[in-house]
Amino acid sequence: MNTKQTILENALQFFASYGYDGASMSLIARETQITKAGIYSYFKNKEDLYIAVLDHLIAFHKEYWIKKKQRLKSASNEKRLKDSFIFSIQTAVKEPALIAFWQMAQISPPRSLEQVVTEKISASRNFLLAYFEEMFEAGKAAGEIETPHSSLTLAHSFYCLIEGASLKHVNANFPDYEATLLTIFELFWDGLEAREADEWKIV
Amino acid sequence: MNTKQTILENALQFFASYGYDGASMSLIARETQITKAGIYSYFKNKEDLYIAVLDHLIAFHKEYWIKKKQRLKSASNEKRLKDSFIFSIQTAVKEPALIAFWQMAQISPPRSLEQVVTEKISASRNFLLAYFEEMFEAGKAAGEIETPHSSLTLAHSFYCLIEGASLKHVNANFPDYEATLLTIFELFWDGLEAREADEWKIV
Amino acid sequence: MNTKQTILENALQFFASYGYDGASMSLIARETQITKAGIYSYFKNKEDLYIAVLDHLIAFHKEYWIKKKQRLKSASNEKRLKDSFIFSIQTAVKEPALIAFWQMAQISPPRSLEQVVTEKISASRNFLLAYFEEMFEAGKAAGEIETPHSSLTLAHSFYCLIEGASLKHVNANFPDYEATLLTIFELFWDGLEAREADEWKIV
Amino acid sequence: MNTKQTILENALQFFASYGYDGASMSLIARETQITKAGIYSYFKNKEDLYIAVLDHLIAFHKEYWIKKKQRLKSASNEKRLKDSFIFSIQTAVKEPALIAFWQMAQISPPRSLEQVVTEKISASRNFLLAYFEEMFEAGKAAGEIETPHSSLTLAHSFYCLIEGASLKHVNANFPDYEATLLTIFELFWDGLEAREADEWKIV
DNA sequence: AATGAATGAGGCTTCATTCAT
DNA sequence: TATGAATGAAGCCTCATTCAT
Repeated sequence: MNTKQTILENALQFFASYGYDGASMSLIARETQITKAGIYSYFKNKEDLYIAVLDHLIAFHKEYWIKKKQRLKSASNEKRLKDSFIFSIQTAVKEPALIAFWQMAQISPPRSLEQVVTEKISASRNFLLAYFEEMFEAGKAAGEIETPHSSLTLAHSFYCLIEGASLKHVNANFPDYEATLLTIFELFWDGLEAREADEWKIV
Repeated sequence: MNTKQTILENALQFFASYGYDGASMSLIARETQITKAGIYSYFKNKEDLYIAVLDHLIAFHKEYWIKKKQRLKSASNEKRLKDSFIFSIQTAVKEPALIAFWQMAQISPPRSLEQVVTEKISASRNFLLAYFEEMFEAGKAAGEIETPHSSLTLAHSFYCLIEGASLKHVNANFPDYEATLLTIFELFWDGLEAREADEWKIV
Repeated sequence: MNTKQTILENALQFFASYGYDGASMSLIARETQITKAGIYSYFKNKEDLYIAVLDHLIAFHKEYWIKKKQRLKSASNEKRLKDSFIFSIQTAVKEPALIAFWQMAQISPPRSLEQVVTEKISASRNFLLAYFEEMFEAGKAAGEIETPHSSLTLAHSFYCLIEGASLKHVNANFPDYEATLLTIFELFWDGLEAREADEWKIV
Repeated sequence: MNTKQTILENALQFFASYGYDGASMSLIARETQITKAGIYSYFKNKEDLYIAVLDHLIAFHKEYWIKKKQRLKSASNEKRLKDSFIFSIQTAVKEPALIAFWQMAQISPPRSLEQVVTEKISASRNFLLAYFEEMFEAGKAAGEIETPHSSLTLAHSFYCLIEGASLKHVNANFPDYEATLLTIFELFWDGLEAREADEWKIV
């Protein structure tokens, strides 16, 4: 029905599966049941199409998180964090292509769009980090969380946990993944209590 | 003499940065200071080159982990796990291309090699998972770890933690990443203690 | 509009002159005043183009022979055979490339198409042989031909005669070739009378 | 043992099967169990190799016919012609590649060697034609043959018959080919008797 | 909005050939 | 005599893109 939307969806799938260069306009066109030339009625060129997909994805997520924030305004911070975690995993389950596209965009963005893509992703990540940081800060203020780590550090850790867990689902079908993923969160949460900083060095 | 090695290294870099389709033989050849045709003295075709890179990578890791296992045979399990975690992060720091290539291979393997690549990766993952599981099992036996979760589940969680943390470094240069990464491990470790299983559902 | 036709004609010429491998797509494209890529709007690939040429040729011939059969339904069998012979030679004179292509297709078909080509040619040959056999049979029934040889054997002989004579024209410009070719037919026809089978052995 | 000879034989096979352009040096080398570069120890280049094969073939045949001529000096002309026919067919049976190569060389000689090849073949053909003509002339003188056709015309016809019959064997495996081929010769020979020249026209 | 035909650039691969060994 | 590595040219094909319709 809505051709543009269909193109976007198919483009997302193929960019996710085959990478920017591996996903040819022909392929996307064929799947959309339109001609290659037809795509150019909607998008100036391949780069334009890619950016459109990316923007779509970012907008969709941003909107979601904003609504979430509103709705859970008064919930406990544990609940809010747990909720964030679960939503992310659910996305990985229901729309693995979203995660794949997102990761691909970070690891190997289209050569010619490297800068633009990196900036957009960075902005989106910062938006989410800020939301997480806020929750941790609130959690500390409310006494829910006791830890010597800064809220920013915790936000980064949490973000990383989410990405790792999402990927885990996309990459590997392992047995009993629900248990595993929830285990991750639990361990994380349970670890959120005072403890002396360690002195290990990575480099 | 070591032209082959040089080709492999450059191929790894470009496959990691641009994806399989984005990394052209010309590019790899130019970087190696050889002609495109020259590459074909060493590798039957692009797929062959890709598989060679992948095999190289897998062999290198496998060898590392086996040595590690030998050397740390008598260390505490916390130390052994911590060590595994740190080594992975160090790899991400020193050779981000390895991680990038590895992730790309999972998320979007070359279309024509999908099955082969998936199998190789799966085998490699299982090898590591077994190693981790063994450590958790030993940790429980030694009383270091108290948790209702199965060792396999813990292994999966740990593996996921490592991949997440590695990617985190590759994708984003964030401030004070050492602290963040170690925080993740700490929280994980501290959480390893008895607690009632939760009843959340993801789907 | 008739670009496809032009491609087919040029392809026939070049396949005939240079063989499948010697006839490059560039060459065919240049002659057709189109880009190499342009050919791919009409033919999937080189093999496809080759097969199209072959099919065209076969279809053209089949159609011709069928019409001929209709038109000469009531003529004497000598006339019908003479006519077949002359038509074949005329083709060799007017369109030597047809004969060249046809022979090449039999002697050294494209490596990758060996089976398909052989089958198509075989079918076409059998069609013609059946037509010839029919004429010889009719000739015998009508008392025009007296010979101990089977009609099938005669058909094969006649077919062979025609191919030999056609090639003769294509390969060598010899003096007074009309006389020579007709001599061949005459000798053949005059020989069609009773005679005891010979006992020579070839191998 | 004799590497050069082996190369020549394999080259003949592949030139015959795949044509000049289709037969790559790699292919010939591989079959000879030598390196591509190794061939260049014996032949200056591909053209040189091709010409060597052709010369070899021509010399072999010439030698054969000269010997034959000597040996059958006193036989009847029917026997001598029959013998020539049978030898040719036997060659087609035992060494189809020779015939294939020979036809290919006529129909589509290597582009760059067109002139040289054509001249060599022409010379070889003329040599044989002269031999045939001589036999027909002698046959007439001896009263074995009665026909209004010139000996040269008969020689051409006979040559054509032989090529047609040889090809027939190479191209198509048909049932009872011995009978067919001999039928051809018989019909030809039986036709060699006086008869009024016909007035058909080919063009 | 959508198409079919066409294009120039570039991708992967093979080719004939050379050269140092 | 023979090799392995290397090369420049060329071959087939696909790509992103355009344009007239």
